[in-house]
Amino acid sequence: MVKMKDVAELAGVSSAAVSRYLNGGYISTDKAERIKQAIELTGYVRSSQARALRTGSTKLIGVIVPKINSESVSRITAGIGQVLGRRGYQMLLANTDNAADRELEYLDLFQNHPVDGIVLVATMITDEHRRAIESCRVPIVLIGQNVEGAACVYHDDYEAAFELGHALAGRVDGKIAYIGVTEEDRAAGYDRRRGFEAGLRAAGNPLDAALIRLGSFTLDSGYGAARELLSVAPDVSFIACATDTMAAGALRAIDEVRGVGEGIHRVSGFGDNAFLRALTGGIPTVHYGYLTSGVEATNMLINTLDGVEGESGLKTLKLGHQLMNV
Amino acid sequence: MVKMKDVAELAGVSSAAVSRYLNGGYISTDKAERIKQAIELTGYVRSSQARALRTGSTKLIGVIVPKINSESVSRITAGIGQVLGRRGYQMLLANTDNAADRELEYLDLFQNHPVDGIVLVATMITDEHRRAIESCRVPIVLIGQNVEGAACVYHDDYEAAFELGHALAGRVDGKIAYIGVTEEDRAAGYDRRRGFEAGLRAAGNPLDAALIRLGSFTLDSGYGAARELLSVAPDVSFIACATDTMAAGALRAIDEVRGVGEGIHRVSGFGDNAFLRALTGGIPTVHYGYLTSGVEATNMLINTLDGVEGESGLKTLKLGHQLMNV
DNA sequence: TATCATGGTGAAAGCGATTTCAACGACAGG
DNA sequence: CCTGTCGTTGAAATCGCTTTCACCATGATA
Repeated sequence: MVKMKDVAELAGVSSAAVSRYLNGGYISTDKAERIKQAIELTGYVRSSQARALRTGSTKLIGVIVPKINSESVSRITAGIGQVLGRRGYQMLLANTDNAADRELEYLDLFQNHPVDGIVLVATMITDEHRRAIESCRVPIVLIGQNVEGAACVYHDDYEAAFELGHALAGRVDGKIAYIGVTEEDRAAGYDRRRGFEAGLRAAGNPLDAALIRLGSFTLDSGYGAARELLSVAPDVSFIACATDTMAAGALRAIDEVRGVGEGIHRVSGFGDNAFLRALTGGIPTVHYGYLTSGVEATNMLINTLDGVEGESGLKTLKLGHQLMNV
Repeated sequence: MVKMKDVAELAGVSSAAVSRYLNGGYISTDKAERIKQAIELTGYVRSSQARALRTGSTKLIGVIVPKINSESVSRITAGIGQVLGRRGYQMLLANTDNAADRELEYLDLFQNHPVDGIVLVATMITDEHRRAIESCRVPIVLIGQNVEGAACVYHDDYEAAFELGHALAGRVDGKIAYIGVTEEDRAAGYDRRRGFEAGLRAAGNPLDAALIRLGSFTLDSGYGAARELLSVAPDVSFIACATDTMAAGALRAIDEVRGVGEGIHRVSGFGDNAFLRALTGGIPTVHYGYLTSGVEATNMLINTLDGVEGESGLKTLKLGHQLMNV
């Protein structure tokens, strides 16, 4: 492994000069030229480990996600990766598989360890999370939840759900049911349900609390909840879901119970899933710019890390949404 | 930042002793006890950067994927992450966005840089790739393609496609068309098309070369190719696709042209996508254990890194598949 | 002429671990 | 009593880089 000293000797300079050359310090043009050639000749590439040890910066960003194999998260991750690559950082990915404790674990691991900053794709935010985030020694940006005192990039789920509920209330005749997710997920659980309820109520068609079920983000859980709903309350005519994935499950349930094709205009979701859009022609749903949220969050983080001028640094950013097919 | 020396002083030993304690070297039980307490008291955690510099090992695995926001890849990634977490490694994720040159770039970056091993979720394998893989100074495992001389975990796309083609030939009456992907992707492009053709031929219903189109993995490309096929050859009665995602697009095209519901039994794919399964009741497709391939590849890699006894190390592993809905 | 910036430079001091090495006390065998 | 072995130990070297610091020309300024 060729090291800096070798390059320096070959170029007839000190290793300090080589380091300066690499990092843009004082260096005369002729020495710069000699160093450049020596580097090309030897194929030298500097050890990021030694550099990291010395400078304390690793050019690594820790990314914590609840589940990588989901459409929304993988799009967010794609956005994060785009920016990271463009700006000279790399992504250390931690998948918690929806276990909140593993989230904390990674938060810990990353802090004491090799990352310069953290992007947390958040689901549940407990007090413990808040504490961990606050005491984090590297900058951290949250995606998907709006947490007081932390830098966040999020969508206004309450507002979106309100609009969706309000719009649907007029078009649906008959009973509306709702399949949500755990309210520990403030945005997708609490805000969406509350917003949806408020929207329906505002339109004069309030949601019957007896027709609310809880899913777990998966297609199967949507299917199961919908089957149960349809058997308990056969007169339900519309099932709103907290995610498109669960809506797909509900769709399947309706088709099974009432015949293929019946479900299509009987469910709504969140997320504007591409498969669902193509295969059904489009259910009512909310389009979020997932990729954008990854991009924005990461830019924000790296701006503060690199000390970019004119950027106000870590802040809270609310992104817009779009109602689809209503 | 509390360092090893601090712990050593507090425990009244040398830092060498602390290091030995941490790494399981000679240490008397009473000193071990004192060190243990000192560590707990100070909350010491060792700098992985210093450790990496000294030992040359970072406990980081580079994972190169063509596109993170796709069902198959994100499942593979989930599998990789599972094993990595369990075995004390972390994942450095590089998303190439389907650009082969960025793949090589990362291969380079990772080699000279901080990873102990590499998992490459492969699409196109050029000669340059082969060279890069061969000259790689850290162990590397490929997923998804079978490349001579490299450790691979893959599915037999030819065989699967053959079986699918053979099975379909009997059930479909009328003309069969095929929407493939670039043959630079040996497995998904070349093998699947060849296998499918061979399967049809073996069943006495050969594929008409004029009814072959090329997509680009996306739903929209499947849609576009199918629309074009249907207008050029209106008598086509079945469209086989190289991926479920493109099949979803084709389905939409058929529904548009021939009316909703018509498409469902008129397309096939590869990958057994969950949405497609739920929303259509299941098109003919091939189920691959994507998560499993991530798991197997990563275990193989880490076995060699950690020198696990009784493991033969890097090798080629062919995983099974399963025909669905035929 | 004396003084001062200013652009360049290399020696050397770290960064925080691991690991070699020589040495030590204790104890067994000859 | 001497020697060898064994389990332990800490000093010190090392990993490869960055960065401070003192210092040197050189040309401008007073």
